[in-house]
Parts: sequence; C-alpha cells; structure tokens
Amino acid sequence: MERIIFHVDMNAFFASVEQAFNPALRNKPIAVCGNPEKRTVVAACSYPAKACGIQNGMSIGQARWLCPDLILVSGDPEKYMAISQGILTLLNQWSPQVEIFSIDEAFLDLTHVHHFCGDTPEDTARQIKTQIHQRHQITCSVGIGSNKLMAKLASGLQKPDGLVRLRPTDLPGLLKQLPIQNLCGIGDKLQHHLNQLGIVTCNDLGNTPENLLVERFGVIGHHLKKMGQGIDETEVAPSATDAPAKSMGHCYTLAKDTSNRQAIASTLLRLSEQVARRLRNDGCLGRTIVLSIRYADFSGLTRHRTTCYSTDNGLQIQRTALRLFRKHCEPLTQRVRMIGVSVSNLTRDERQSSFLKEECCLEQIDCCLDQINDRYGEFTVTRANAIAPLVTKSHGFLHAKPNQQRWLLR
DNA sequence: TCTGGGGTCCTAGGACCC
DNA sequence: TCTGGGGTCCTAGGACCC
Repeated sequence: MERIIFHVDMNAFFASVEQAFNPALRNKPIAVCGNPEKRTVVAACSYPAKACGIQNGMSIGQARWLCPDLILVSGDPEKYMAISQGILTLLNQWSPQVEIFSIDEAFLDLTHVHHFCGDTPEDTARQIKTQIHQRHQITCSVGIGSNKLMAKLASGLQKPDGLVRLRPTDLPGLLKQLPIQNLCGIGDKLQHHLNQLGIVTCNDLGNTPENLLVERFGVIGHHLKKMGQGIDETEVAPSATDAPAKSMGHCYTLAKDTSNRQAIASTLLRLSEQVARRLRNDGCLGRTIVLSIRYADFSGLTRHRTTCYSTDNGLQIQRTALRLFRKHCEPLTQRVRMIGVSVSNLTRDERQSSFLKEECCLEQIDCCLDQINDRYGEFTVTRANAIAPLVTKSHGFLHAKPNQQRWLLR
C-alpha cells in the first residue's frame, strides 16, 4: 500500500506570528531578528521582504540595504513555541503519528486514516490548512508524498499557502532537474564534495554507482544513493512532547571580535550561568561541558570535556569551559568572534551529592540568584566578573563575598 | 551590505570486556 | 604465558537542520 505522508510547513513562521499579533505589520516587509542593536541576522522575514531579496540568515545591514523600508522585529521565542504547541495539538487530532521536525514543521502519516475514510488526502490537507489559519491567522504549505523525503520536497514547491501532492509517477521528471541541495540532509559541505564529483542534480546522485559514494562518503553513501532516487523508508516517528532535552547551551557573538582574555572569561561565565539556570529550571544535571569558539575568519572549533561529576552550577561549568579554552585555543592566533557553552550528558537531578559542603553553599547561592532574577529579570544579580569589562562607575557593587565571589546588583 | 542562536544526529575511534 | 576477534559503550568532533 502506498503511504500517504504529509509535511506541514508554516510560512515565514516567526514573521507570520508577529503579523498575527500586530495587524499593523501585515502586508509589510518585516524581518524577525535578535537584538537589532547587536550583531544579528534575519531569522525569518515576511513575503514582501522576501520579494526584495531578503533571505533568512542574512545580516541586518545587508537586509536594510536591500529594503530600506524593512521593519525589524526583535524575536520572541516563547511566543513562537506556544503557537507551535497549539498547532501540534491540532495536528494530533488528525493522526496519532505526528513527528515534530522543527518549531514550524511536522510530518504526519495519514496512510491508515485515508484507508478508512472517503476524503482524498488533498481534502484533508485543505481542512488542516483552514484550521491552522482560523485558529492562528497564519498560512502553511502542505506537501503530500509517499515518503517523508517526497512530502518535504512537495511542501517546498509552492509557497506561501501551498498544497502539492507528488505521486511516484512525478518523480523521474522532478529528480531530473532538482539540484541536490534541495534534499534535506545535503548541506553546504556535502554539496561541495558532490559537485566536485560532477553530481549536480538528484538524478546524477541516483545514477552514481553506490560503491563510489560509499568509498567517498562512508556509510552515508548508501543513504545518498537512495535520496537521489527519491527513496526514503524511514517511518514518521511520533515525537514525545515531553522528551527530555539532550543538551542545553547558549552562544554569544561579541559586539567586536576580541583577544582580551578577561572579556572572554567573563562571557564564558555569563553563558555558563545562563546554561546553569536552565539546567536548574528543568531539574537537570550535566556531565559533559562543550566549548565552541568561532574566530574572526569564521573558522571555529568545538571541544568537549566530560567531568567525573554532574553539575548545574555556573561557576563549575565556566571553570571547565575555561580550561578547554586555555588548552585548545591559547595562545590565540586571531580574535574571537563567537563563544558558546553547552552541557550534554544530561540526567535528572537526584541531589545525591548535595551533602558536599561546597556544593550546598553554591546551591544556596544559585537558589537565591534564581529567585531574584525570576522576580526582577535575567542578570539583575550576577557574578561581577561575568560582566567585568562592562562595569562602569555608575554600577553599584554589592560586596557580599561568598566563595570569594563578588556580586553585581543591576 | 559583512555573515545568529539553539539544537540533534552521525561517525570514527578508543577503551574495555569476554 | 601470550593474545585474536567480536561486541558494546563512551567520547570527540563535525555536519546538518530551522
């Protein structure tokens, strides 16, 4: 039996949500980004903005150059997550097999649903689109195919507000022209390597001898060959909405590239505190600390260290991250552009080690910090050395010194 | 005009055990 | 006493996604 797989893809999701909440933004070129005062890029843009040539990932300067009337909106991830949850609830009413692919995309397996009811898949898709629009005032494109690969390709063929069904008989014509980078899973690096082998279209990929692909790319060679032929046997795997996170992290692009060690250490501490706060909020402890660095020339590295203990303490995370930095990045040969800290190897917090004196003390401090920052906002109180380079005479120091730390009250 | 941020998954390779 | 080979687990690092 031919499978009936839907790929539901929200159109310009973040921008559409902002327009739904603020009618004054509708039908205008808008771009959702980070803090427009800092180095940031376009995370999503409306269709009038796309018409000016603006694309996701583009710098704000370039976007403004292309579209001087562009309206910049600072993104609100919590709002997008709430809408995404609402859409997921709606999709779950259509099939028990719904796989969340990202905040604005999902796969549905409707094979058995359509086996038992009279509606065509296209009818169902139209009903889903109508429901989403009525409830959230945003449009989506639905792709229908006999597997996830084809469904995703189909949804990309008509935007915005599209509905495309690809049947197996449509495949040969489509794959003949389609560039390989349109396939989900082929990014810049893989595309470059494949192009070097003369493989440009999906058809080229599907016709390449499998042993050549395996020889060049290892085990993914088998998978690449199938992708080029439009074959995808993977199931729609229902996502557990309460599945625990596998890692948590934050990264920060500095206002200016720097080789100032104190600024780097402060940023590491600030990021570590942010990560630690999330770990505590989610009741998690992490054992592997990951440092990511991007240099001025955009080269970068990622280095891990797995510790013998699990932690949710910002200072402990920062110490490990700093050790990684000293070991792998110093002496610095060029300025640092971006710094990231994340924690993986997560477990539930059982507080088995909390009887250790130092940890008890650190936990109490963290608890107080969380209460203050929850009430008055992030970074109301933080370790002074987390923002030391930013401190001016106008800031007030609070000279409590638990563990030889200084605290800064904003 | 000058390139963000938050994740997951996969593979290679080493350590370890039987 | 010395040691092959298979399997599993863990870690590190990169590629990829939106």
